[in-house]
Amino acid sequence: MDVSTLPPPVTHESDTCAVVRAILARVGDKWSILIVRMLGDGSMRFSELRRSIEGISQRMLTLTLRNLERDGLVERTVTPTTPPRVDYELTDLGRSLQSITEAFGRWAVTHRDQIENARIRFDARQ
Amino acid sequence: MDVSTLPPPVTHESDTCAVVRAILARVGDKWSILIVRMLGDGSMRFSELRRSIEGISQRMLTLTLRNLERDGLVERTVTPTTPPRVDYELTDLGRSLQSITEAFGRWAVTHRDQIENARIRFDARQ
DNA sequence: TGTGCTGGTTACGATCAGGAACCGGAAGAG
DNA sequence: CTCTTCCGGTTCCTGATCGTAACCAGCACA
Repeated sequence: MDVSTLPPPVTHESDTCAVVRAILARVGDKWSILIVRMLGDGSMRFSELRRSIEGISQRMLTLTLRNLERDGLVERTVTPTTPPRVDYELTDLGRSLQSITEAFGRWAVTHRDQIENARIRFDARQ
Repeated sequence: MDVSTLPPPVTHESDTCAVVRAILARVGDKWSILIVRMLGDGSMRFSELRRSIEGISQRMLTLTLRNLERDGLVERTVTPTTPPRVDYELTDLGRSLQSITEAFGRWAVTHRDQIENARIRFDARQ
């Protein structure tokens, strides 16, 4: 996710479809929503995030945080101590997304069994 | 040094984390949310969907619909006429996701300018 | 002297999303 | 009887994205 190779800016057509697509391209990747959810409880250090998001690699955490920062959803604060300390927290814009990620998390937990069962049934039918 | 001294505590957070990741892997792709939003207004034919979701290829529409069907979010109905007619509509499970996709759509439309501006500012800073 | 923690970056390979083009059947158009 | 169109879907191939592993600099601690 090199910043210089990111997709082109959103056009100014008022097509909801296109807007949703553009935002999804930013926030619909593998880790963004998870990070936003994590930061919902308050600011966190880099390594704290790394430990609490199971399975994320250092590289992907860096890249995803950089993108979220670029999009104004997350703020990065460096404290030049030794060892250095870098904190990330949601901006107002990031917090405005929280209710959605919360809702999504609740939906996921509530319906995961139904999805799992549907998948098993579908695969059995083939 | 003994490395095994820090067992990753299986908290409620990390559980939710795994579930969210699993559901995101299904529904967080480029087109699923858009299709669910489209079908929110009622059942639609394949080609109807293709025309109304700007930019989707036939292949991705087929694949995404197949996955949504597999996960029990969408129901597929074939009417063997000539030309064949295939209708797709949301299941109850699919409809339960609607409020979230609606909210996401609204959020995307409302905040896209803020994201766009943040991105421009960030890029200018580099 | 060397090992660990901090927050990264770089190199590289595998995987998989996604677009272009194609398919086969039927019904018009001419 | 060809030529095109519409239908839903599939095959092929490229290039973006993700992940692993290694490396970096600065400082503390032993």
